[in-house]
Amino acid sequence: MPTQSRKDEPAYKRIQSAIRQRIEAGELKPGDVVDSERELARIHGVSLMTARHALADLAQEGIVDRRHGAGTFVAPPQIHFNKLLSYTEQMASLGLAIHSKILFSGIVTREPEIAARFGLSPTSRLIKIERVRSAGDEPVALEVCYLPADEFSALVDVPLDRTSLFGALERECGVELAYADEEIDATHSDHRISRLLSIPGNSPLLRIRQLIFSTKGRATVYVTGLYRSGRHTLRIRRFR
Amino acid sequence: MPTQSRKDEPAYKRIQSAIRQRIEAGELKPGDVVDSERELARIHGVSLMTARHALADLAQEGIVDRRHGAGTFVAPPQIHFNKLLSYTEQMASLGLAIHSKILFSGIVTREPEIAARFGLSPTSRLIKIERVRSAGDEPVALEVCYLPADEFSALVDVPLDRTSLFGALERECGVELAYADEEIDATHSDHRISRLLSIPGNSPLLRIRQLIFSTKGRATVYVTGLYRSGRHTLRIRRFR
DNA sequence: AAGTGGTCTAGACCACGGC
DNA sequence: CCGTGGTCTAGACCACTTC
Repeated sequence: MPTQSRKDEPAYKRIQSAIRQRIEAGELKPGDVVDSERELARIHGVSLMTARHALADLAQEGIVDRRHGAGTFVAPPQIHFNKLLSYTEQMASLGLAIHSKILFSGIVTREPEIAARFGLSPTSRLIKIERVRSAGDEPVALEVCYLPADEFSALVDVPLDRTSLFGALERECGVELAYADEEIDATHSDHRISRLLSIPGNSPLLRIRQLIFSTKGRATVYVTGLYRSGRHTLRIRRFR
Repeated sequence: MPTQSRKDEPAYKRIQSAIRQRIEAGELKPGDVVDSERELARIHGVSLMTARHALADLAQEGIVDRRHGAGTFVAPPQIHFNKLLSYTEQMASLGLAIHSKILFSGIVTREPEIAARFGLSPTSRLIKIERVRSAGDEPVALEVCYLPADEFSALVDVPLDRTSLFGALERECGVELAYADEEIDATHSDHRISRLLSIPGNSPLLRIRQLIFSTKGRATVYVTGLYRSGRHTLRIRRFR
């Protein structure tokens, strides 16, 4: 008897897919009982250890909860904290109509401090995009983002007032974003920013500087954002 | 032959402990090879599956890296992001001498909005502690924290200018803190705060409001902090 | 080729939960 | 009580890395 099926996908993964599908299809809802190890072993014609592997793995991922002596149950949907979202995604999740006005879009070569964040030489060519972000009718933020020009030349021609930068990066350049390190502090507006955001001079602003890394661990985008106070509060979760 | 040793600790956990100890003792350093499944099975007198369980579990925790065909290696030390730290811990990690001045410490009963955050009735008794936090000689923050008075009456007598609140909670009350949900925005100082923090009027401030939960999922402490800009930048990591 | 982790079998006994 | 997950055995073959 073959120890493994001819398919190159391992048995335990096939079992996991089957369970995942039933959950995604709505056939199994949070709290519902999932087939036990023994049932899965019988149904899929595998040994107990294999069925167990499938379930233990899913439990580790948080897809199911296992309770000794009771059974395996569909876990409540996962809530992601500290999730990296584009401005577009954030506003969409709040159900707000958004709009961006591009103030500048082009190549700059004399931003040594920014270049250093990418680990590039001081006079490297960088794409710079400066945008006023609005939600509803109100301007809420001024965002400036930089990318290494040599890697992402494809982006210069993309109309960023219509499409999301995150989306364009993943679509046009095949870059998948993984995480961002952010520095957050408070500052105040100067004349230019007050005018752009339609706020009084010397208003408090939330400043967020983020360096976004790709799945390959490469620094890919640097963004500084100035957000109107009162219109924007950051929510995060910290763990002990 | 007994399928399990007489000890109530499972074999795979004993193997894990042995490996952990060797790492903590410095006998194994990051990058070093860990005993293979077969070696562990032989050494500890268990089957391959059990040795495997021990290693797979450690890999899941990020203690070791496993590379197919190559071996199991000690992983580089884990870096915690978005870690919940007390003010005391934060400053200690920066190597700064700290000091706190207590402005108020006592019981309040008319803070319905705070009480609501704990899921308590509007006139519940709350411990309130208001402190100016300094690093070096400079005041950097005004912090106000609240706790349900009935649960934490033991804390009223603790000298919080000398000991950390986190520490006192865990020591005196047996409460273990798990995570905090934070809201961060920008605001500006009024006369009182400017005086307390020795800053000009109308200076930008970073405001952090955190609701801290215990390991049992119970809202335990509510803290609002106002931080001088320039002296305090928040660092977090977000994930896609 | 030798050694490693990855998958898998066909059973076993134990500890726990709910009826 | 029965069914559940938790631990464990003593092997097996495969896929991969290193030499």
